[in-house]
Amino acid sequence: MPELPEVETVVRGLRPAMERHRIVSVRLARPDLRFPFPDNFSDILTGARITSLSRRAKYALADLDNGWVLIMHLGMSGSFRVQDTSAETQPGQFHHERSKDTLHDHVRFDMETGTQVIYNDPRRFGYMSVVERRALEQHKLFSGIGVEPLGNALSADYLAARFNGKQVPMKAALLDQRIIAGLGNIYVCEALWRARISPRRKAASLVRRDGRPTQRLHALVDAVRSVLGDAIEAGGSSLRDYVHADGSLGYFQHAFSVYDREGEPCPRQTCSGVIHRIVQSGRSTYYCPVCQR
DNA sequence: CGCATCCCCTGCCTGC
DNA sequence: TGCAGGCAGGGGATGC
Repeated sequence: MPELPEVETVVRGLRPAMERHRIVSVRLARPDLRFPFPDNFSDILTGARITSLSRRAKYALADLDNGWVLIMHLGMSGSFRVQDTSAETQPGQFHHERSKDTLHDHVRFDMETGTQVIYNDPRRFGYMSVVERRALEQHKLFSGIGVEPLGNALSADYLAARFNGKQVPMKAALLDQRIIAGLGNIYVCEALWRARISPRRKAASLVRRDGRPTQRLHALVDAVRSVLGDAIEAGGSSLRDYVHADGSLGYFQHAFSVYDREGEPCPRQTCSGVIHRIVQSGRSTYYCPVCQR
């Protein structure tokens, strides 16, 4: 599920349970997710206080008071839920009484408050690690990563420099985390629709011969920002009931304009097109061939 | 180097 | 109702 807006919403949802609180123990149901947990994982986390939770690209980061950072990536199917131990839940519940919902609980953080933060991930494409704060930017996961799409570093000039000469389709260029970090399949489709740009167009075609951005590239930057901003807003507005009755985090309803709407009419008022689905780099792209050129 | 393809894993939906 | 096949919002590894 999670792209940047979902991770941002997860981080906000986890703050009350984790920020400023100490982790008293960590339980791992298995030695790995996508990658093995590092050997020192539990040692670093046990007894540490989380000073702040933040997001970088699609990573959730927990700064610890011992100088380390907990890195969490939710992959395709990762989610968190928060639950109190006081009520019906038994302390040992993590390792037995596995229902359909708890089958893929892989990590449990026990907070000093008595709250449990549980990571569930059926497909196990997510992963966690720990790194010293001062080494974070040099860490393999972050050293080659692109700009934050909602930060000042994303501009038409920046994209013109990165797209210049690129023969890949727009879809692939926007999914490339080395250029912009945090966009995923859904929001790339949505941003291209808003900017009226075909996902099949070559990235370089939005750069002028003198290397300056075209008007359409300016429009694309605006579209990326607005699509993500709207999605975060939708997540935020659902945040008040964001921790559901079962404590689950991470999902909120958001209407998409083209994603998963193959065969439906293009929602643009003045457009008579129909949404098409094509496959690009092995993944579904949805777009309107009439208004996206 | 850039780019395409395959792969990791489980669950869910479709069609036969 | 069972079962095969396709698909899923992540990205890493490999080979050209």
